[in-house]
Amino acid sequence: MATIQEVAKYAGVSVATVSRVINTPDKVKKQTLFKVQNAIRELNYEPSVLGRSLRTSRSGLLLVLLPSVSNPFYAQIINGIQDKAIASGYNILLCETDSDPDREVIFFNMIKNKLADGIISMDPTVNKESLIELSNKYPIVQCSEYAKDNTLSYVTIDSKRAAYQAVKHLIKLGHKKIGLINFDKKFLYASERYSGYEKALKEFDLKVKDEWIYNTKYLNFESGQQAMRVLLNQTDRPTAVFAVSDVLAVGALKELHINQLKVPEEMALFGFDNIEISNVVYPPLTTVAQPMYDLGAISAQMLMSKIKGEEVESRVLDHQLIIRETT
Amino acid sequence: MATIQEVAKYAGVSVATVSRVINTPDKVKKQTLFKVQNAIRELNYEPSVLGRSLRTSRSGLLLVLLPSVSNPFYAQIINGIQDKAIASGYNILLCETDSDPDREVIFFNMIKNKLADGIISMDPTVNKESLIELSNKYPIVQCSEYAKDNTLSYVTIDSKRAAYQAVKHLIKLGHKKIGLINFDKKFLYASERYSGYEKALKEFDLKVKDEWIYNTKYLNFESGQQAMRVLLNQTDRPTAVFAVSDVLAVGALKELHINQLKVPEEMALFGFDNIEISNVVYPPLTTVAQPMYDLGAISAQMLMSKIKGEEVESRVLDHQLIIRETT
DNA sequence: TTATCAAAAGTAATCGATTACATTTTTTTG
DNA sequence: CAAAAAAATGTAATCGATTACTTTTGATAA
Repeated sequence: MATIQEVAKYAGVSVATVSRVINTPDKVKKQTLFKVQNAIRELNYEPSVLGRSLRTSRSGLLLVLLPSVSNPFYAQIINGIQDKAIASGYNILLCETDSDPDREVIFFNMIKNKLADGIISMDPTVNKESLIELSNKYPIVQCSEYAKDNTLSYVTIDSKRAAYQAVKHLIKLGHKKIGLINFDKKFLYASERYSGYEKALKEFDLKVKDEWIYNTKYLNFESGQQAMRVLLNQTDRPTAVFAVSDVLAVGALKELHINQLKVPEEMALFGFDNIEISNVVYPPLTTVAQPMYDLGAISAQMLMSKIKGEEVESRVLDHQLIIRETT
Repeated sequence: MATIQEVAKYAGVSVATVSRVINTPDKVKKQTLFKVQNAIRELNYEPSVLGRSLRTSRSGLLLVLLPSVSNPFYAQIINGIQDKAIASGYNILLCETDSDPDREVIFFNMIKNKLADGIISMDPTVNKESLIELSNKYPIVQCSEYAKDNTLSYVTIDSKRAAYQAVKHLIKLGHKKIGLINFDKKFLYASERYSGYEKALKEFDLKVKDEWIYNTKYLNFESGQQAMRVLLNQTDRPTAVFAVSDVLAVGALKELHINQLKVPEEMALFGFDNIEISNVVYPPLTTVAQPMYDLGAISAQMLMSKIKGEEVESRVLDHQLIIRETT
């Protein structure tokens, strides 16, 4: 790669002039402009992001932290982020953290080092204090997962209410024995969806039986399947199950197929997220639709506002129950 | 963030000494070492990646270019890459390109600018010449998708042979009318799998009917479903379909459910990739297993060897037919 | 005590850009 | 046409690190 000095030499001007041609072309005489642009073309020059951002503290890069790329839930959020970011001249870099705080630190350092201009985090909040501290100095927006604090910005949905509505829907259908397939409670959504589940049951005087609740360790089909297997093995088994994620629900559905149970007649199933696959499995899964694209798009816009130094307000977006054929 | 100068001042030494404490601690006197380390701790100092890589041309970052994060196929490859990269002190950044050459250029520039040390590309090769040129200057490894050239490195499978075997399997089961759901031919795997399909049919004197071949525009469930819809609408419809990707196959399977066709009795279906979901749908999908984790892991190791300046040799890994219940 | 030499620390150039300020060139104006 | 003002360009400091080279310190030996 040619450097700015080489271009300057080739064009017979100073580096400052070359820099001006790139950043403020109207400040240089047409004749010079042409000469320099020609040199740039000839030498195939591209400004070094490294040199530039060392000086300007601007990289044009946004970091997106996510626990795992394998969950299709994130794919659509990323689309939303990407569209808005690109439209504003930013590029995004996806950082898979496996929800490991050590790995997260590496990416946090990228923003401290000005390698990135802002962060959208979908990671669970392990250490609220350090997140607040970081957020005071650098533009950070939480998406989907969040820690509530008036200095922290987030875009999310009301998980508790959504879960409450889902379980209430099952109750209205006549179910009295409702199981729960949940995920690691370090994720806020997991504990909130639990609360919603609990609230609905209590409201209708149904008991919350520990045996009907299974917390998975991983978020994949396999875990959902295993959870359903455990639930089915009870002597007094539930007649309906609410899974806090479609991925788990789809796994659970597979176990129902294996056991040749009719869905929803012998076992009803309610998922969460409305990922693409929920409508492809058979029978199509009843679920809670999160506005994933908007979650991403709004996070991105919020982040870019923050980068500009504007004040932003956290948002709780609407969800929607999608009643299909598993209930 | 504190800078190296601040640490130097605080510790009462020169910046060079601070740098030595970080990079070659055995070259500084114990007493000084302690003093500086203390200053580093007190000021919470972390070296700036920006300043450092401007000087050393080393960032510790690997770029992974992929067309789209929503295809679960990539998720497992990424796991393989990530494990090996982390083990060697590298971090990876995922770059979604939407197979758009303009977007790709942005990420290629990151390596030219020394923001990254190497690239693993899973993008289709749009411009072979410029890829070769880039690859001569910078460490680049192609994974899964590739352009064949002795200066370019790749890790992949033999798509043509795999497709050939899959279709042959269908033929052995007695199928004479075999359809193909393919993807955009700009992807090498799409055209190779087509060749394999063609070869198998010709070998058994079966005709290749254009009406039985559908090329989808996108790689998602919806497209697979639509493809199957078109195939089913023929007066003389195929009795078996080979889809070049599980994502398409799963979409196709949904259409079969809608039309209440028995699988595999009334329509057999063969997928490709063995992504997690292929074993979760009902009935479980017969497919070709790619060694995705290994594809990623080997690509990463190959890339890191290249970065060290070592010679590497391209690899073609083994695939495997996974016969489940849709054939 | 002093010469010799290794170890430790410092000085300053460098990577590739941007930009405040200084200087030169061009245009405007009385 | 000279002076003033505006426009164009150049000079050099700067961002935050590394490192070749130089200088200082201190240990060892004669």
